[in-house]
Amino acid sequence: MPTTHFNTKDRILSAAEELFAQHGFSGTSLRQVTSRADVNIAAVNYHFGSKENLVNEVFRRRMDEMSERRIRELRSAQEDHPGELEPILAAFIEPALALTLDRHGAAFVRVLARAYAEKNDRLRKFLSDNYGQVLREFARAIAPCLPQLGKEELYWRLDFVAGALTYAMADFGLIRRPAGTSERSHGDKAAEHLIRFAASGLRAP
Amino acid sequence: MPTTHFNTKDRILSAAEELFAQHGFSGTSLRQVTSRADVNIAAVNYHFGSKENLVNEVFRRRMDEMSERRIRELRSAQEDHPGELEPILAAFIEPALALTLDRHGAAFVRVLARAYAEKNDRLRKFLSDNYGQVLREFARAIAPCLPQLGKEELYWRLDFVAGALTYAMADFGLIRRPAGTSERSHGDKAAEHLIRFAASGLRAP
DNA sequence: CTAGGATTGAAACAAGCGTTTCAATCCACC
DNA sequence: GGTGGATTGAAACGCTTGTTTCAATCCTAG
Repeated sequence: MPTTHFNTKDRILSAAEELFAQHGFSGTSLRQVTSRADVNIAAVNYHFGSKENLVNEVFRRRMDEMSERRIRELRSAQEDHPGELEPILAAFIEPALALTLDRHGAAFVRVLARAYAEKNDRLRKFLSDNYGQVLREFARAIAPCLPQLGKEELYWRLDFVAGALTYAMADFGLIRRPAGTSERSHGDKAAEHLIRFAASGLRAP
Repeated sequence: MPTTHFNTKDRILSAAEELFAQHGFSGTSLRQVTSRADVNIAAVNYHFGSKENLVNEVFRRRMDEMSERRIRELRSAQEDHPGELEPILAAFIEPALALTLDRHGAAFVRVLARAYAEKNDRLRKFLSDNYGQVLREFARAIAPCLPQLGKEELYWRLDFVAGALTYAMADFGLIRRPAGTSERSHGDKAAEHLIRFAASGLRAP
């Protein structure tokens, strides 16, 4: 009963994740999902109840893990390097970019970016209810590192960081990529560059 | 024949823009569009040929104007303040955020954010073909302001700026907004904050 | 004023959608 | 080894989708 990737439920989740990443939520039909998962269409409504609930579960599966990792690394950053900004940023950024390293994670990252772009209120509420707390915790941790910043200014800048991260994760960008860089080093470099960029941006006068 | 907002074609474009922003491309049906535009459904295929082409035209109408404005402001920034970074950033950022000030522009901004999240290759190709040149021009303009930066590092950081801008424009963000701020001042502040954040991030050691 | 292309309206098209139904099958447990 | 709930398969449900059709109407050019 635990998580094998070979039972019907997980196969549906993985197939949905990849297709949502490629074609969006409403752009993906349940028949595409069940066909890729090699599963009968009735299985979706049997295991998940509805398409909307399937979307939520696709999120939950990855977000829970990522949130736990972020919080864990935040705690140890605060313990090992109290008052330092970069380790906190690393705790926020690296678990996200780590996702991009495996195939399914990379798909999820695009799903996540897509979710931000959705004005779908039910989905936004689901995300805010379940994971807004994590963001607020990071805001509280970062604030003391930037005592010169007002609360409003801090929130602005954190949103910019979140935007840059989302963008980098999903590998948008119409300019970049001379190609040739490997997967692993790409993710590592992204984290490294982003932390430096974000730290400097947050410290702007 | 020029642009009144009252002919069928423009009414369709405006209605489509708003609905695409709210529900995405595949999440919006042509019947929703024609119903909001108060127009017969056949008019879409008569004036645009297909739904996909309608999507492209929604982009073209706004992007052409925004691109022109960006280039124009870039030229005068280079003339009036040669070698300075901030005016170049302003030339890139302000025309984008200016869009958010009027109702239709704000809708388009969400459409744009959504387009980035789409892995829809045909749409991405359309955008890259038509507007990639603008981004490349800004990259060329910014490079001399940051001579210590390698080409790769510069591209990384420009992508981060683009991500922050997209995110800010679309007003994502699960944290922000204590509410109470007006529309106009919100856009101005966003530009101001983003330019400072981006300049500092780009100059990171 | 009228002829003729441009535009619109109402209806229908096949195809695909999410969901439901119910019988067939699986599989653990007594 | 059979019984009963959990799971699957095949088919159909009603509905919406993008697109097409063709007659009715508009509107300009002669």
